[in-house]
Amino acid sequence: MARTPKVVEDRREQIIDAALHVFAQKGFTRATNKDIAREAGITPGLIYHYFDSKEALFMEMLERRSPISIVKAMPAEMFDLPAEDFLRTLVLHVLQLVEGEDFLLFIRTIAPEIIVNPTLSTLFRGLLQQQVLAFLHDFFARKMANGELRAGNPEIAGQMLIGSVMSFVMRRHLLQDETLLALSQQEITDSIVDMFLLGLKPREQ
Amino acid sequence: MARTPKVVEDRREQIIDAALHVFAQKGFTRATNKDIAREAGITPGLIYHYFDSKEALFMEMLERRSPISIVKAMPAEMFDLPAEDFLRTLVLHVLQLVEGEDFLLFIRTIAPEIIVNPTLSTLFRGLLQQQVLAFLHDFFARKMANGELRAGNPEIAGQMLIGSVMSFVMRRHLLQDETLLALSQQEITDSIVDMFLLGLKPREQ
Amino acid sequence: MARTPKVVEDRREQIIDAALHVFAQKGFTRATNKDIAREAGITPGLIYHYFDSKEALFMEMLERRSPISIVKAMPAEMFDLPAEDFLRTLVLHVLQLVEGEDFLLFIRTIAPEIIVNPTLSTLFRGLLQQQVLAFLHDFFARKMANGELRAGNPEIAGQMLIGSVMSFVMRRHLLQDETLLALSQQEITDSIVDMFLLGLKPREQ
Amino acid sequence: MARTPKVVEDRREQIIDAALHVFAQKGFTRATNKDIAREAGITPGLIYHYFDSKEALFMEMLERRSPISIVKAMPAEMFDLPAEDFLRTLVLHVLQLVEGEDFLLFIRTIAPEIIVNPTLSTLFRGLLQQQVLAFLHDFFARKMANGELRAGNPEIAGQMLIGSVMSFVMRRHLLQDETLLALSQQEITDSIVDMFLLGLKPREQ
DNA sequence: AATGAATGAGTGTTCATTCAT
DNA sequence: TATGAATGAACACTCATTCAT
Repeated sequence: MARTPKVVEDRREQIIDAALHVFAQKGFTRATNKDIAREAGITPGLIYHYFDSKEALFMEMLERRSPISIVKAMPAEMFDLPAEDFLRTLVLHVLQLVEGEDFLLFIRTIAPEIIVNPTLSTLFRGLLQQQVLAFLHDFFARKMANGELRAGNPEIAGQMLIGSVMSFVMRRHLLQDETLLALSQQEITDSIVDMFLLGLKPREQ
Repeated sequence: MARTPKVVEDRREQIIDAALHVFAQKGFTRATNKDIAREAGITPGLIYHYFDSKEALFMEMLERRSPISIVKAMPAEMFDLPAEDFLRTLVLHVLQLVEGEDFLLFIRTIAPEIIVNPTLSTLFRGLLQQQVLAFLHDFFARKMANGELRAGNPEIAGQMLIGSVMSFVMRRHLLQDETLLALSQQEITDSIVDMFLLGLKPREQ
Repeated sequence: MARTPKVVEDRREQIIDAALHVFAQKGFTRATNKDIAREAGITPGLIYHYFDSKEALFMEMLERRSPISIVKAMPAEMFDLPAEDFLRTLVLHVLQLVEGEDFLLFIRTIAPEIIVNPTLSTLFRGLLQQQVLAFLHDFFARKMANGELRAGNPEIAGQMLIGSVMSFVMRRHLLQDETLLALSQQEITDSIVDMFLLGLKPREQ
Repeated sequence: MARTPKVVEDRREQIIDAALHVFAQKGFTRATNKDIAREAGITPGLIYHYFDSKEALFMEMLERRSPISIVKAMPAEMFDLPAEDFLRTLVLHVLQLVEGEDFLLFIRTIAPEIIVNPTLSTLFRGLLQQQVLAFLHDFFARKMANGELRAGNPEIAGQMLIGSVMSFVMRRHLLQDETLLALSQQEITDSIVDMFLLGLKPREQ
């Protein structure tokens, strides 16, 4: 019944939001508490009323804004779709999610840190393996087993699919490559899926 | 009488080398001039005898250590190889180059900065487009034209090839993913090329 | 209708008590209002409902917890006791008082501040002179006059007596010296009084 | 032959000196690096060129300015002096040393911290026991054994002697008690030694 | 060419104090 | 009375940069 007071949650959320934006723009080290406070419309001291340190704020932001449920949200029935439909739906879905503003901010924030921070790197690797790749592995393994897809290494298939999608996203949004930004998500999806399917689909004579 | 420029170049090189290592490990902001000086076996003040600032050192390091010639080194005759041979050779070659110590250091150094630094991002985008993708585009376009490869968008094909290769490299070396590190470069090459070829090759019968 | 002053006094007292404990443990500067509030089971803001500032709280604590009446409590009849009985009673009495928990807390609180705070130092000096030393001076002067004690400087005698007692207390409780803590108050009393009465030189019959 | 460069030692010494004065006046917590830098005529940042932290500076200051050799400097022959001569010489000597400017500064610096800092308290207790009291204990034990002094507890005798001397010093210099400041060191010495040797009880023939 | 002492601007952080509720 | 969110002025500390030597 009693909940954490609304206002407190709002302020925390507000600071976390500000942090997300500033970190995404400047990176963790270059972002100052002053920056974050300005973005949140408060004074730097107040950050410490809600968080133990700049790092604690960063970590809490990761937890609260982490889109762990990328693939989880996929309904189980999808597994039974024909491989082509499934992939097309999945890739488009992922593209939409990943290219959403929130997710891009998150990527910009976490990516530079992952490279430098072993803790984060371990954490992220686990997430990738257990949440994303495991799901794709299941799918590919199943479809390869029932003959819908050409037999092969389902692990590597998943890795390449994700890699291809992410390489588009990175070039589009980290490098701001206008050549690629000109493409619609549907076009990208089709290109990727075509490439993958024609390679994975068993040969008809 | 005048000091040989050789010595000067050596000292510069030595500092740049040290910077490369320290930046790769700590990132630009967290790396201090003291760190770099220690790594180079000199004192921090001396850095300013050779470079205008920490940032200037960083930029100069990028120029001097930039492996712009990734694909340039490819002999022109390769274009005439059968598509499969060409791709296999290319991917393996790129993997060997990219996973070399120097190149990995370079990636670790530049990657986090690209995300945050628009100048760098522009620079890198240009490099990617003009040096790497243009080359692949040429190849795919030619092979598609002469029927060796299924007709399609040569631009996107190149992008996906590079994306797939780089996604392997990143997971292996930025995330230190041991599952992937267990694979040999040859295995990775084969997986990638198989996937691409079977999808791109025109169907016989 | 009007709140009973009783409650107010209780709250004040409660805060002062908390302050005494926290100041004794951390010293004035290191002790934070948050510490004091936590110890008192209230919030920091409330302190300012009862006291003007942290310093005002400190000063009021001194006044309210000051054991000015150390020696005052001594019944006047004691003056007529034989010197030896008087001293033995006095020293033991003082030891018991001074080594009581409250007094020790007070010492720990005030001692470091006296050294640094001229106002406090003046205040404390006056207290010592007028309350404690004056009393001892009276006693020694009287006993020296009537021949019970060897003629000498009664002022200095008082000073040395107090100094000796306090040096025991300090080593026992500020330095936590276990060698001295092993002694009972009675043993300490006897040692001090014997020394003062007899001196170290052997008494020839 | 080669020594630590003169100038470095000077700067360190100069900072330590400044710290000694500022700490003595304000106490460790209230003294700011800015204060110390101003006193030393440098900028606060420079402190960190020579010391790891404010606390490290404090500790190093203690080591460098610690008058551990209070009693050690006493020549061994003194042991053979008659007890009275020895005591008179010793007390006067100690008074002179302890009431020297350097020593007083040191006391003002360390005293408030000892009360609050367990590490310091332990350290100081050891110093007191092993350097000062052990020496006095030896002396009193020897003289009691050979009958020059009345048999008694040599440990407590030493403690009381030091306590008496220090109580004078504290009242004179921490409380700035002008009544006592009017006395010369010789007068204080005589009072103390007389009291210890003769006691207060009249000596009957 | 090379040192490293020195600076000053800026960083994260703390905390007494205020005040709307 | 009582809370605790909020502030602002400090604080210890870091570090790129300068410069006399």
